[in-house]
Amino acid sequence: MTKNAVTYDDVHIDFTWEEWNLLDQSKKTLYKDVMLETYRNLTTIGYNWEDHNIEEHCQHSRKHERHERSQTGEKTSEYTQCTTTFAYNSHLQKHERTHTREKLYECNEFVKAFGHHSHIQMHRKTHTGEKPYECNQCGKAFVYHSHLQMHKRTHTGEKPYECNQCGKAFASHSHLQMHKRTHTGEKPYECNQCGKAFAQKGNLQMHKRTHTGEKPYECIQCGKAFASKGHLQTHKKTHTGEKPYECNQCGKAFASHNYFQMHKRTHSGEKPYECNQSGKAFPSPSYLQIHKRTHTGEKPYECSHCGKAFSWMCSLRKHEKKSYCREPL
DNA sequence: AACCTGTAGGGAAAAGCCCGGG
DNA sequence: ACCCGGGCTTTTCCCTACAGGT
Repeated sequence: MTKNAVTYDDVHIDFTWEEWNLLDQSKKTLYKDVMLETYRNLTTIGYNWEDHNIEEHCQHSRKHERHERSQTGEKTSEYTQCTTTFAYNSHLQKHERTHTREKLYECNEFVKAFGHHSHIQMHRKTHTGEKPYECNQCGKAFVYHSHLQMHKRTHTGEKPYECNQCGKAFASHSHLQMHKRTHTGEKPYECNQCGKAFAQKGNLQMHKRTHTGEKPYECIQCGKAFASKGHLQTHKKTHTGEKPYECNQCGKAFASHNYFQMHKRTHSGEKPYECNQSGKAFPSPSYLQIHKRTHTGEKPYECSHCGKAFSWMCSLRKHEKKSYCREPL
């Protein structure tokens, strides 16, 4: 693979004189380490260096003109996408990466990279496993105290953000904002194939799979594929025989939470779905839908040989099994 | 024909958590 | 070094469709 030549300026981070002086010796050493690491990593994967003496650059001597600009607060660089202004081109470049998603600082594994040098230390903790803030209830540990605080709300049930329309509360502000769309009907994510709109981006992404036929989750036992991980997990239970939902009245167990809810109604006698024609009630909307065919006369199942229609799939199957029906339509 | 049991799939909403900006 | 808010991913739950058995 041919690599373009790179220069020190392509990869280094620019500090003001004041910024550099604010760094203690350990941070200056860290900066130097990171720069050398980047240099070695790029060299390892085949980049050539147009300039040399990276080590010397890393000693970080500052130019007088930069110092002067930091004194006056003069801002000379503007980014055209969001009009934020910056005192230095280097700050502009750093900001631009948040738009372009360019990730300049790569860690040793070349797996994860960063737009901000200040987050390298945080990322390093993910490799060293350093997570000083541990949840005393579940043992889960976090890099930052604030992350632990947020996690703790999953145990305490603390939900400080309340919807002023329905009173429902949420653990985070962003979740409340999302919830509010259920009241406003705001659906900013529209499918460009069928025009259907969704309140959440992830739900649109999932919907798009119904057009593309993409089914990334495959069962390793039978090869059957699913569009969502959750549906694969439910399917897997048909192989393992896992039935986590047990009825405490009859002891019968079920793989699906959905069906378990329905089963419980056979004990309670609850039949919330009522036919408005006959008044007959059913424990699930599925049953009701099929029952309604007895009134409408709807016969959606048609024999591909003789064209005869049936209300019930099983009636069609029985019909097709009979040897006398072999004439094409 | 009608009902019951069970699985699969689409979608809405919420939960968990990561990341960028400050 | 840390907090906050936005947003991405994952999970949960509901509804519908349908297959197969009684």
